[in-house]
Amino acid sequence: MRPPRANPYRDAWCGELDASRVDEEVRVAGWVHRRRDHGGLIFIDLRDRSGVVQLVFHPETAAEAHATAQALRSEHVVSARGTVVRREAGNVNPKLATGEIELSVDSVEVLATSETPPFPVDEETPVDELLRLQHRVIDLRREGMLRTMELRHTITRAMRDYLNSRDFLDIETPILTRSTPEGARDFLVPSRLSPGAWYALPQSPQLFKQMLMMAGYERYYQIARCFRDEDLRGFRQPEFTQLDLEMAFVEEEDVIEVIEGMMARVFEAAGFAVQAPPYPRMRFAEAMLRYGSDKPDLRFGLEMADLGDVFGATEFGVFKGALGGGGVIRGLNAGAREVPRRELDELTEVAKRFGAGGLVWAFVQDDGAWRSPIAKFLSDEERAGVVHRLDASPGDLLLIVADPSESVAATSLGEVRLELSRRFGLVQDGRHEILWIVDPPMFEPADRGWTALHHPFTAPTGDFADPGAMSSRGYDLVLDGVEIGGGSIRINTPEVQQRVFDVLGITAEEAEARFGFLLDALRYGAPPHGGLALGIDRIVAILAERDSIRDVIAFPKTASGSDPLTGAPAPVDAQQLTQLFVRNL
RNA sequence: GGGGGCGUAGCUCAGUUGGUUAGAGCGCCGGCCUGUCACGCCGGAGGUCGCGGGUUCGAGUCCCGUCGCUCCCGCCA
Repeated sequence: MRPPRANPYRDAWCGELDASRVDEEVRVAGWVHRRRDHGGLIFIDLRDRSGVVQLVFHPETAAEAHATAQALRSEHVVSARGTVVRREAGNVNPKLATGEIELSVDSVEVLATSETPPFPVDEETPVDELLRLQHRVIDLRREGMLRTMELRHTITRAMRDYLNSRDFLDIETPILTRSTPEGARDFLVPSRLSPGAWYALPQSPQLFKQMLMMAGYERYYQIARCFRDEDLRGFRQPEFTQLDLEMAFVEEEDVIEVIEGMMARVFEAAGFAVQAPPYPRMRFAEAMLRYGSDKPDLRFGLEMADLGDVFGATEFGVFKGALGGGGVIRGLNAGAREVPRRELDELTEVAKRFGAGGLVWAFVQDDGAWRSPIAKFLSDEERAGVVHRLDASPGDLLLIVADPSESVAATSLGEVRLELSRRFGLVQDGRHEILWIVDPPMFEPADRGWTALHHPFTAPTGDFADPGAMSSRGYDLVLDGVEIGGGSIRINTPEVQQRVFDVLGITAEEAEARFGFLLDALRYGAPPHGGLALGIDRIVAILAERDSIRDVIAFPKTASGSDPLTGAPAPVDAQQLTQLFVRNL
């Protein structure tokens, strides 16, 4: 960092003073981090964005400054002038980056005082998150938050630098736009000039970036705020940030190549060790079969296998019922682990939480017999078949889920797999795994008819006569079991677009009413195009090793969608509502 | 919409089977202290036990309701 020139408050940064500056007279400015008053000598740790330096106040040589220092308290803001002094050998503080030197202060000016902060500006003290958000200004002073915000900037800068160098244009799209009720609930904004009509905040710039491609802008990106009025989670906020990009005259390989090149830069800039491109790709169906997830965590094994054929003729009612209902039986080998009954029950609860009727457990014993509640219902051949399929040895714990729904069986056992990794610490420190999930289904069954797995503008492949068997030209990027981005090649003809709407049960009239502007653009020469959106908050959270994206957003919202800092959302004046033609309940 | 956890001093927490005046550490205030760096020593102040109601001779503790925070399911094309 470069100190400001001819600045009235400082000409050096606290954290950058070192032995090369000894004997120089400098001015520093910042916040009182800590005060150690020895009656005679007073030490002040002064903090600015760059770090901390120790100020020393000598009563004999700088009586006035020393007197001022006596009144300094935590978080007072001061500007101090003094001489950089090398510390004697015994006084060096190896824990401090500037610990070789200190500033012997000649004069100090108090720029602002501070009330006693509600919590200390340090990393040691655990602080309730609500209190942190209420006093976010103080929370943001803490080094961990500062470093995280710096990391966030490092990441977005690397993204921008890379895309700028590859001829992308950064173009802004509207925040006040039209509700196109399809996916998530919209945030709505009433219009004063059009009484009774509403804007919606964008869930993503999807349609606008497609229209930019149709307009011939070829390569677009934007670090875009997106809004979805759904319930929150640790990795979900009502407003969040995506790197949104789109390219014309491309197919899957072109988009993937750009993203891989960019992510390699991001990981390098962040000092994050993940494999170099090209990233592995896994078909959606394979991910569901082997890992029970469309965002598999490959940092550990415990792969699943299908056991349906093993139990093709089973007499065990639960398995028979699942297979008879068109469902599946999936199992995994948890390895040789002593898992007490109580924990097996807890694993069963995990499976049930995700829809499974239960979880079958079995310990393989030395004689090949099973210790399992269902052992007596299975034939020798069935047990041998499972042992063979799961490559099991005596002592191994086998876990099996059967369900009439393939996705329930897969995902519930997949969640058990993740729970096992948490309980047994199966992820090695510092290990990271990134991959693409490709060839996803285009449609999935809904209450009535079909819904689009990704979104209805994704280009489909396959036969419209059998929507359930169609794939889409989509690709998701998965890092350590978290979906960090997704995209697709888009539909670029009105005919195909309408056929997708047909499957979704959207008539031409409805489509015209909702998406007429997009369909219109499609009729005037839309190039083949595709793109992707990356979740910036999630990427930063993973790279910063934070459990919640609240920790990587400067001013986030709580789980109930409120902002304890500003009090938003808050009531407004009756007059404001009147102007907007909105009535309060 | 549903389920779990939490709420006690400025902060982080303890508080037994319902029983005297609700405690600790840190912080804060005062005093002492010239090489500390999470300075040290001595002393002090500081409480609507989230809020409301109930049971009881008596409630931080039990019950009901409510508010807030949090995690999970649903939801999130």
